[in-house]
Amino acid sequence: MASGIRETVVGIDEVARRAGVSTATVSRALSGRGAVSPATRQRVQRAADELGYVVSAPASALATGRTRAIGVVVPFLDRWFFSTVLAGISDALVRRGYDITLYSVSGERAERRRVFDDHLRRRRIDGVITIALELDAAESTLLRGLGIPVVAIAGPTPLLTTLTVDDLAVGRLATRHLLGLGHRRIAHIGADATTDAVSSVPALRRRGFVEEMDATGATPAFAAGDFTIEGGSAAARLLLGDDERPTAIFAASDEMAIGAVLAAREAGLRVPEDVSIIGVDGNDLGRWFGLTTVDQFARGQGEKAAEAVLAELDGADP
Amino acid sequence: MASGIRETVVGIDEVARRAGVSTATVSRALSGRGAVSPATRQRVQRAADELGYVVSAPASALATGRTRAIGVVVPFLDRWFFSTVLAGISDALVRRGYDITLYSVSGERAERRRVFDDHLRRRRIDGVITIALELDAAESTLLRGLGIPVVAIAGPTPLLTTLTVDDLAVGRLATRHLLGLGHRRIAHIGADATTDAVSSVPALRRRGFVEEMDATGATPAFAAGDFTIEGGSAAARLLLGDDERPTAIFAASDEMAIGAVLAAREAGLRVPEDVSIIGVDGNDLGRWFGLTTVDQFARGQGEKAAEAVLAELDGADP
DNA sequence: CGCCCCACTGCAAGCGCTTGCACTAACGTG
DNA sequence: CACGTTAGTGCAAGCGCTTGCAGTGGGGCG
Repeated sequence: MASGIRETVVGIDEVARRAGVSTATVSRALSGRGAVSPATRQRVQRAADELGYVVSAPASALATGRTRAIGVVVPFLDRWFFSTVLAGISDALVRRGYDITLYSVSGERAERRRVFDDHLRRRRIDGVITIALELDAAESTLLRGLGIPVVAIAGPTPLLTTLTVDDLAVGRLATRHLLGLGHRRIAHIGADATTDAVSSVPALRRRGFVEEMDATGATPAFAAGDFTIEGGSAAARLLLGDDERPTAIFAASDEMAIGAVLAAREAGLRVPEDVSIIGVDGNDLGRWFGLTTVDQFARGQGEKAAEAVLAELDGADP
Repeated sequence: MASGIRETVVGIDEVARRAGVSTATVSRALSGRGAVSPATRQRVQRAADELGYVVSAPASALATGRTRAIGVVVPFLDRWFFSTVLAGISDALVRRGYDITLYSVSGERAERRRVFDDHLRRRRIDGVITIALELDAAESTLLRGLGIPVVAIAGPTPLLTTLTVDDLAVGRLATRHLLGLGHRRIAHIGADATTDAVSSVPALRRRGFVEEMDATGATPAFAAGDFTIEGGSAAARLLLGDDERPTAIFAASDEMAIGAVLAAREAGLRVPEDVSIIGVDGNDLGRWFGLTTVDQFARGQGEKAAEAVLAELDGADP
């Protein structure tokens, strides 16, 4: 690119003039589609560089129907899992020259609806990735109706291509680990059995726990937590205040597990001597709390999802 | 909106036909620009609703030059400050119907360059917000050459409209707090005096610390940290291993402060009895570590920045 | 040497909206 | 009652690219 500030933004015809060819040829030379002689291609490329020409995304999108942008829908931004997955997605997309458009639906119901009904339907994106989003039927239908690839990460969304770790297995794995350590009174912090959808991530982890405990005949205990440190700590306080307090806790996320560790310490209990605690995520932070965790490779999930969407944009649908 | 999946996406002319008016009128009725009789407006609105019509962003952008999207450039996604600011921005923008396009420049130099030279120049956004980005001259010039509002949050970027807390004052404030507690041997964890730009956020906080200490004649100590828990903990280990160990530590971020707390505990020191620790951010997490912090209202900064950009899109430039 | 094929290019018609300008009525005024 | 306003609409020309189709010239082949 050349000088800095420029009055008018350079357009394709300016490049064409400078290279002595038609705009059609410039378009073909720069996009790599269609035949262009090497010499011409080079001349065009040089002209474009000298002028600092960059294709206008809206114009190109309008003409081709492709925007070179992927939408990412998240319920939270400030939780470890989400920002980490997002980082993974971002990495993978930037590598391919795609932009990422972020839709945060943490807000109220009405705003969430607006995101689905308006924002996502503006033809601004070529594909969608949702992260741990619990979609109702209408939302899920709407996403499919977009006519573009949709990949869900860790979402309990039967109708969509979903990329996720096997949360049932995660639950069993964590539980078996604690059982293997000799624990028999184990508590689970996570899903609220009454409100969480049966196929949601929290519910699956809980079920894995229940199945494993049942199979062993051990004594389970439960407390609901909202996947924050705060929630984990509150739940743990409840559990540890009990006379028959559990000797181990399996929290459905590292953040809750950390909360549990903190609550245990406050109660004067040592971790893991007095109470073992295991979480799920692979959050680096856990290290500091002597936490054991079932790593779910959040960053990798993000990259995989991004690649899946891009792949679908070029063909199949795995 | 009506049924779900639809073969062809509805266009403006379909709405026009259904409402019995021209596309021009539909455009005016829906956008609110130009005069349209109430009756007509209503008819158009109904037709649009029934058909589930949503304006095509690329087409609209091409015709108007406005994209209704703001770009946000961040160096990290998975750190508290960044995701929190981002959440604030997102809130403010969604309220106004704007989309947010995310540019993460954590990657290598070449990718960073590509973001500035290509992605940001695709005419895909109406404004830019940068978060704690240290821009070199070329990048900063380029941003201004975009011809759209640019607001920097916490960036040491003299040439741009910058929104930030007064980091010098933050440094002094935190230091005074510790001095007020009676401490005289105080250490600072943060900027690396040799590598950080003098007007960067870390450097300013450090300078505030130095000035306050000098004025008091107290004994300062320093250790560089990279704003992560890990970095804070490593720095603190260094400081606390000293014979003349400081009785208080001022960390330039809560994450480093937490690291320091953890390191102190590992060393068998109690916080704050044996060593006082103060951070900067307002990270909720700090609560769990008996941390004092200088809250910088990250979320609020994000909202303010978003509003500033939108305001500039409608007029002035504060 | 004549003809067909192919590699390159350019022409021009869109892509789906927005908006300046022209036009039509209905309303007020003097 | 004639005429200037004004509110509402429609026409059609773009916005800045992409791409099907047609044209041109050089090469290869019979």
